[in-house]
Amino acid sequence: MSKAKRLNEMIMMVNRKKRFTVRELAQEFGVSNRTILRDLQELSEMGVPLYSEVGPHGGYQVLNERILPPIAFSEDEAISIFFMIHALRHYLSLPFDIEYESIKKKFYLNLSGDIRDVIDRIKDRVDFLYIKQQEEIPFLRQLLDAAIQQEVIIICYEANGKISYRSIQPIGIYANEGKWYCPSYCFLTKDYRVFRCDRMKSVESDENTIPVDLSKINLKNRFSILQHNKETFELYVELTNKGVEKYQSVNWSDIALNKREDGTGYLKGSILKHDINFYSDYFITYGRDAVIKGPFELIETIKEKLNIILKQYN
Amino acid sequence: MSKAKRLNEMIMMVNRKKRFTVRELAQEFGVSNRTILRDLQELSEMGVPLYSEVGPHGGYQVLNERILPPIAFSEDEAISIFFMIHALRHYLSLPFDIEYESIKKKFYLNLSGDIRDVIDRIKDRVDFLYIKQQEEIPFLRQLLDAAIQQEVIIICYEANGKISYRSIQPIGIYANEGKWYCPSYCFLTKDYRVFRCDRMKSVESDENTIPVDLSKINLKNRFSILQHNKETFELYVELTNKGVEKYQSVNWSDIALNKREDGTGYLKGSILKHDINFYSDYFITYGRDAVIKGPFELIETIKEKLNIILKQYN
DNA sequence: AATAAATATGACATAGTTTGTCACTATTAT
DNA sequence: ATAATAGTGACAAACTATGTCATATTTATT
Repeated sequence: MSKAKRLNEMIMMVNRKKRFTVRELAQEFGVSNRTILRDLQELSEMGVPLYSEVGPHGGYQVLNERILPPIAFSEDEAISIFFMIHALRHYLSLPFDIEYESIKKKFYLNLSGDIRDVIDRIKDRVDFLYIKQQEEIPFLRQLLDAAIQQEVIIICYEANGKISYRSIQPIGIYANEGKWYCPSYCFLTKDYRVFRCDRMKSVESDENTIPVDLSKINLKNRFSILQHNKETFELYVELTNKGVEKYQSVNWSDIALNKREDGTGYLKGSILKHDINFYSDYFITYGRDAVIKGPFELIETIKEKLNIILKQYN
Repeated sequence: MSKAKRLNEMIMMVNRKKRFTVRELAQEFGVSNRTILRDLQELSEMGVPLYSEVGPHGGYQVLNERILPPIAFSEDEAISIFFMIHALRHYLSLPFDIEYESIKKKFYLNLSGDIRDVIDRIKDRVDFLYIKQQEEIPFLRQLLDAAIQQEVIIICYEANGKISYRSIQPIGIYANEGKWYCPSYCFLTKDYRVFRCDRMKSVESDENTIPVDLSKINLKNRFSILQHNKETFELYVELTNKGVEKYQSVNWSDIALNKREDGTGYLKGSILKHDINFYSDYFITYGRDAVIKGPFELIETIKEKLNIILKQYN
């Protein structure tokens, strides 16, 4: 095997192993210790963050960093990745421990000069607006880990001014409109609930509660599996052209849009009783572009809300 | 210079030059033609997409692909980039010519096996929800290019059921809530306007109109530069705790939020007369969590809209 | 204090690779 | 036809990589 290939494979191998001795590598590659030592020095010079300890139980270690092998991206692909990283800068918190600026810089600096010029020219001409996240959420990683490992945690949760402690078992986490949510099994209410991560004041691991079996449930399938035997209403909404256009941008899975020839349309589907409040707020934003035909309860809630607002101005 | 280093530099150089002859490279690197030929063959085998043409004016060319040099990312950084690419899959259209799946796959396949395992475990447990884009927009790249090059274009634009042709000079493009917008100087109305890209039916270059000087204006500074001498109103809105929380997620630059000790607050700022419609819709979504104190016109618009909706149900 | 397990470095002969040169072929625009 | 370009093969010379051996250094364990 040529030196170049060996070095390449060595990068992968040390990335994978994280901890190894010179002798191990020498045996695996079938070369002498001396050669491995020389190779490791070259890798160091190439920027692989190696560090070594002498003595028994010593050996080499790779620090946290990983070297990606060279990847062939097209010009547009490289630029897109740069802007994707840039676009997500508004997420103050992510369940990963990263610094946007450092990622962006690394990527930018590794592109060749002329592509950097292209990026510089585009930078002030394209933007992705997002709703800003208001505060940092320190527990995201803990919640994600609990979801992956199927562990139970105790959270201190603040809702409607009341603080409660409850044991929950997270299914996953998701971000929507600048907020992070954590759908979970709640041992207090013995039911599935969605918690807002920014309302959690503390997260501790709960050793005493035995996890329930959620291994088949994840973010994608949780609706179909969990929404049995809950009280639902039949929804029926008439939409104008504008209303149709507006609904298309959300297009929820249990509310079907039916379009007519002339561009108008109507919605049919089932909604949970529990969510009446949400849907009333939502359809108010349609103004005259949505007319609720049913359920009766939804219409009443909307009328009530509108009257309350109107009263503010009389 | 060692062969390995030369090959590395050669990757950069051919990425940058795109087009070159054997002789050029031989001179630049100070080696013989024969060596360069052998090197280029190796680059080919390494995956650099080279192709050559013989004869006068022939030479080598690199196809669209670019080889990134190996980059050191930390484990969390590599995972984050993967999920960033994943998160933006909802953008049906981008001003770049890319295939998400192919980018994602390339990136994924170049990570080492154990990190792929981490991604696989996380994949069903984290999600980013976005408003879906309804349709593909074929003109984004053209609009972006016009903004960069300061060129005038003729668009066929559909608004309120009417179709108009107008010459515009784009300042840039931005995405918001699943839609793309193009703020531009409009030669028809002789004013700055924001166009929705999905309402453009065609985009042609306009050779006859002389561009105006927008070189100092870009997406970030356009508000402060362009909003002189327009008719504005003074806005004053009282907010409940919930209202404060809600406003924080948008926090527009010309409407200031003032918080009180008890968590409530109020908004002060100026709004364009032209935007009354937008703000009335917006503050209706606050329900009882926002009470408009002024301007009078905004209050009247809101009352009117609410009454129209209420009338639908009586 | 001794030992063993590890890294670290230098010198040198040998094995292996890379390079330049030269002679030649093939293709294509002018 | 001619000139400019890529492409191939053979071989000696120049250079690089490797293994071996000797030796130093550090450190956990006994």
